[in-house]
Amino acid sequence: MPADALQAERQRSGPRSALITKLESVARLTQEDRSALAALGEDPRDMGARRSIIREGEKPDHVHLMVEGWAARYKLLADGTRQITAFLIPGDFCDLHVTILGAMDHSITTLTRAKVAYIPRSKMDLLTGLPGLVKAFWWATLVDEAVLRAWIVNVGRRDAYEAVGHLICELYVRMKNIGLADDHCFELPLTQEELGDALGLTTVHVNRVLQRLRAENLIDLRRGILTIRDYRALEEASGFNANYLHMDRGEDGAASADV
Amino acid sequence: MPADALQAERQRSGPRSALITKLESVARLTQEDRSALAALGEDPRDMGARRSIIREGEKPDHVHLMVEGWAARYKLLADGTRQITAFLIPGDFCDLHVTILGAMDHSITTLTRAKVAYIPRSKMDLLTGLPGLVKAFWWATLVDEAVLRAWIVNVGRRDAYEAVGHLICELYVRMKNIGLADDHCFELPLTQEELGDALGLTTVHVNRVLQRLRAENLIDLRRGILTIRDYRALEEASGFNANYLHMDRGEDGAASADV
DNA sequence: CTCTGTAACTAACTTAAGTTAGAATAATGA
DNA sequence: TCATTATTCTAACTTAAGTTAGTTACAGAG
Repeated sequence: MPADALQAERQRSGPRSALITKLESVARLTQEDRSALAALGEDPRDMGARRSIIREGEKPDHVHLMVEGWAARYKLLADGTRQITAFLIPGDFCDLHVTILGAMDHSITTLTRAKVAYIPRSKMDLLTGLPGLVKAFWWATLVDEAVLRAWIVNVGRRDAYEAVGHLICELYVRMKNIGLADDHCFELPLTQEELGDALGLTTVHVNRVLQRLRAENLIDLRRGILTIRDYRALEEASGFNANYLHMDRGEDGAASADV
Repeated sequence: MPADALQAERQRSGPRSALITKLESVARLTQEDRSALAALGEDPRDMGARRSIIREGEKPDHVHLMVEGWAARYKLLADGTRQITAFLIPGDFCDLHVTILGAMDHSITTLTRAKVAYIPRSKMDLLTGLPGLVKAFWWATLVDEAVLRAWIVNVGRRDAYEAVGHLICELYVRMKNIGLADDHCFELPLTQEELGDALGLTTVHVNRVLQRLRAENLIDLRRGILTIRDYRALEEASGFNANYLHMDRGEDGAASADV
């Protein structure tokens, strides 16, 4: 875990793409891997907040990569309610490998202004020649799956207070992992309605819970800036354990992400 | 969709493994693919009900394949409650590709007596030479992911009545797809407690809901045999749509699984 | 600097689902 | 076969979260 070295390298080469930072934390990439990844994020499309990236039923022939900003994966029910099943932040693929399935079974929308790379399938296919990347993409897919499982636990078995705390911990760790959080502070541009749609709660109840988290001095959330006042306590209160994010190299004795 | 031909072939070659049946429904497999798959399921281990297949924290070097019986993927919370995040039926891999991640972040247990194949990693690696299988395994992984998303919607945004109905529809379609359901009837060896752990409900409430589904003549459930009395109505009542199971070949105009 | 729309916040009341506790039925095993 | 244990089913009561209907506070547009 050569944190200093990483830091130094980052300063030398300028801000690294979130995707590279994310995959680098878990896989050893060659220079070739890195430049291939950098190429993926080139020429992202600028999008406004709340714009559709893909809709249920479509058959995209592009892969979408979040370069900047936030997006959400969601399903709409017949009665108009929405369930968000994932928050996408920089470095996340929206739909890696969708083309294997037929049509999209859910939709994706930006939440904030965002930069999204539209990568033609052909360009993705070229990467199959880089075994390091193939493995790294598998890793990303499996972590996405693990996050979905944790989400189910959150919604199914935790009360609202725990669930909100847990989600905040997860987002913090993920943001930190791509260099977008420091000192327990990061941009959280989600409305209370969006948080509710993610956790199966109403805005009213999300508000109650946030008030309580503030009153207990666990968090501070103002104008989209979230600060975790007492990370240990929040982790404890929400039963959070970062193991499912698998942010280590899977080697024995590997250092885990320090929070 | 040459249903008759399939039927005929099945009679000729005896009962096909659930895995082959499942993948065949969605990918075109060569004879070589098929015999490689058949080899995976050879020599399964006989297991009793409620036996651990893998536990959280372990680093398995085998891939587990369900050959017969039911299993569940679950997470245990600090207060002892359990959230089931998947039901595994014949033809399902328990942990395809786990070795890419480090340790397991959840546990898997049999629910009934079962036959589980323990496939050494080396044997799995040999399959990378068969592109048809690689793609079929990707398909299976992506469908697992889609099932997780549907599960979140179920727990987050549907009430108990809808959620139970939805789960029943899903299990029916999956069982039918591997040839273990006919005429809207299949073995459902889950206790009400297990159903509750899957949907984030108490046994008391699961019981109430099942009573209602029976009273409305939507289902019949006795001694682990479930019959869907009115599939259309159940689908309607629970907002079920099988699209997320992606049981077609992804080609235009492909027939979807008829229910 | 005011207008306007979105988001945050409150309060009072309702309800779906949880809790506790126990009876009635199956299974299972000695 | 009986005893034991697991599972299903009920009833009475409690509570976390939903609903409805607002008010307040911003932030951005003009």
